[in-house]
Amino acid sequence: MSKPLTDNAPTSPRRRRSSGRATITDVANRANVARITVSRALNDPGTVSPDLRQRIEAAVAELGYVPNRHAGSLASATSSVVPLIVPSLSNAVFLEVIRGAQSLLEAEGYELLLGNTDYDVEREQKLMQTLLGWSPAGAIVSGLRHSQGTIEMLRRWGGPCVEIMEYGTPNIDMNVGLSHEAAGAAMAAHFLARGYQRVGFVGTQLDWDYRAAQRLAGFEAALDEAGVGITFVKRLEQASTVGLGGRALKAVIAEHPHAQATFFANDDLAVGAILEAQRAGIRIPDDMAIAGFNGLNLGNHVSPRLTTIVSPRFRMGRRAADMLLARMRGESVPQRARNIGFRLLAQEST
Amino acid sequence: MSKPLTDNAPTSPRRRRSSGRATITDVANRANVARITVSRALNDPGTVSPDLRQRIEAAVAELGYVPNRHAGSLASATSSVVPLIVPSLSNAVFLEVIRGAQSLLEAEGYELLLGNTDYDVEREQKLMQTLLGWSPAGAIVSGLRHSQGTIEMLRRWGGPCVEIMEYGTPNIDMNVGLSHEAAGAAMAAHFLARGYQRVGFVGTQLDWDYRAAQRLAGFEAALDEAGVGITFVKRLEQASTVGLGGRALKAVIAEHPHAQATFFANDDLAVGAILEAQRAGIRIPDDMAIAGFNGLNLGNHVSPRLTTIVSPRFRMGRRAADMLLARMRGESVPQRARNIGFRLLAQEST
DNA sequence: CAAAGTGATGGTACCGTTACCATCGAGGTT
DNA sequence: AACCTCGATGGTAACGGTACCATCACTTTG
Repeated sequence: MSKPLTDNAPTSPRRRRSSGRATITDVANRANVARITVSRALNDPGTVSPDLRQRIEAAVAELGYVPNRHAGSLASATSSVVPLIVPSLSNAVFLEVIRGAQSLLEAEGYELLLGNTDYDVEREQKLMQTLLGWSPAGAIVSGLRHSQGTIEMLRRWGGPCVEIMEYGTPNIDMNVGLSHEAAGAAMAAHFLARGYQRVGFVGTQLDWDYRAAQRLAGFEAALDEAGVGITFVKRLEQASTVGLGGRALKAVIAEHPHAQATFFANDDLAVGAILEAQRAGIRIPDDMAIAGFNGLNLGNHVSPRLTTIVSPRFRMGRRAADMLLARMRGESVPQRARNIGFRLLAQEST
Repeated sequence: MSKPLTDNAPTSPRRRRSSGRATITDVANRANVARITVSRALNDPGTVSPDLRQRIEAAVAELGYVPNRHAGSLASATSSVVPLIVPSLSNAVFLEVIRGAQSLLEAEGYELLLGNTDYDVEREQKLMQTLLGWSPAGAIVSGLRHSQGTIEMLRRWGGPCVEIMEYGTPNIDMNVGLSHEAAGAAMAAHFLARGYQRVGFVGTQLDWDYRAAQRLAGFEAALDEAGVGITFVKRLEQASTVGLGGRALKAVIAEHPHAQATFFANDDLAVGAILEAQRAGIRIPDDMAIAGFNGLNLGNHVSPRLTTIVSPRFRMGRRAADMLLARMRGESVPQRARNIGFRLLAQEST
């Protein structure tokens, strides 16, 4: 009464539940070497003699062998995936960050796992927890504000991690970004240099998009310091679009007839304002000066061309990937926080 | 003293190379159940009694247990990653496709693995081969044109796969997209209905961006069929930008002074043309009618508003994810190819 | 009342790869 | 010549889960 193997098919020890794909063992048998040698030939070709390497490569090609990354990652306790977590995919800004990170990571053989939090820190924590289950090689997260749980989780994890978008002391490991307060202050200085004294700010969803709020804070603080003060702040709750920027401009002009200049939280709004001004016969910058933030290409093609702050989004993504790669290679990263800066592009709209 | 479980004493003769994280065994010991019961409690809670489930959940929380996805995927020969391969990340169009797919996949517990081919079929094949190493749950690829190797590889793989962006017979499994030839023909019909007889096309990088070339083909064929013929085709080799669209408009007007209407390959170019016309005093649509393709929001905020063809990008990404999910759940997908259509938005620029 | 479900739980053998060590021969060193 | 180093190759045991039974207490059924 042990196992009913007695009168069954003599050669049916057990079912198989393999994936059906060729495995490293198949390659090893075909090339007549040990499995471990195949592994080495693929991961560290220099340590295998040319003769064997060639036989192995031939076997790989003949069998169409593709290594099972799960098995490899399980055995080595690391993988080649790198999560990149952004707060929004509605915004073209993050696309360039993604592209920057992807351009470098893909070239180095890493895979980008894309996560979206929709500006929700709880969701971020959940997402990150799931993604840590992939034993990632590193991680890129947006912003410096996370739930305490997220921060602790990432610290316990201990892998290379870059917080991007805003410059500051990293909560976890490394940081690359720009100071949004400094950007706001720079725009204030620019307005004052142009002679505008009655100036204001228009932003959307400032509760979630706290980096826009930081620009406002820096802007307002610089104006206060100059003894000028901010004339108005318009907070909108819809998502930033070109259309909304136009409507906001009309509202601002109606509500603050003496205002001279408006700093919009981003270029989408600012471009919308310029386009609306054209239609409505509002003269820019005479009736109202307009500035934005991001440095989207589009701003250079409206009339007048948009004054804006150019954020190096692509470079930021690429730099983040670069810092991760350095850390993964075991190099030390002396500068744990990098201020990637910004550039105020003064054009005809102010 | 039965088993030296978490005995990390340095005197231990056996080496350990664990990741250091809590494992399912740790949870099982803590909750005093078998490992497999923990696995069930997490993956199929209904089959575990409330009592045990609660103990297990408590143990999970106390230990901060996160399942190792590699181990799970290796054992079950499937994973929850879904590669999405796009030809370009420079283009905001693909962002919305990504967002559409991501919105559904993430909600269902799948992870999006982003790949970029830069319109290179060889690179696509290599990328796909790597990604298949992750035993993906499904795959989304762009376009219907792939290398033969890619097609065979994906067929051999046999998992659910959707080819997106253009409508047609799937090479591999499923398809969702729109007919770019029909879109081109629709624009031709629109031009003719507006009374334009001398019309042309401006496109960039048509060798790679073959879907734009398809729009041209459909446009040209419809004009031929109407006995009108195409007046000019301008092929540019730079990437499409707003600035380039403006320059192209000036060139077209100089080279074809009697032309009445231009179909630009995409909205970036067309918007650039409209903005340039404003600056240069070119009257639209009187001096030149202008149309684009994509239906970017921006086109509604330039003056005159852009006539364009709206492609349902977000819906396309989401639909692709939906088809994958149906297939993964084992449901049959009766309609293997779906024409998601487009909408010609006739505004004041034509 | 025995036989046959049924539902909850456990035991064991994998999944496919790599880490760690052992082995073995060639060439260099003392 | 004996010893040592080193480079190439191989053997074995994990890595951390899940699939596939087996088991066992209870019900349901004929």
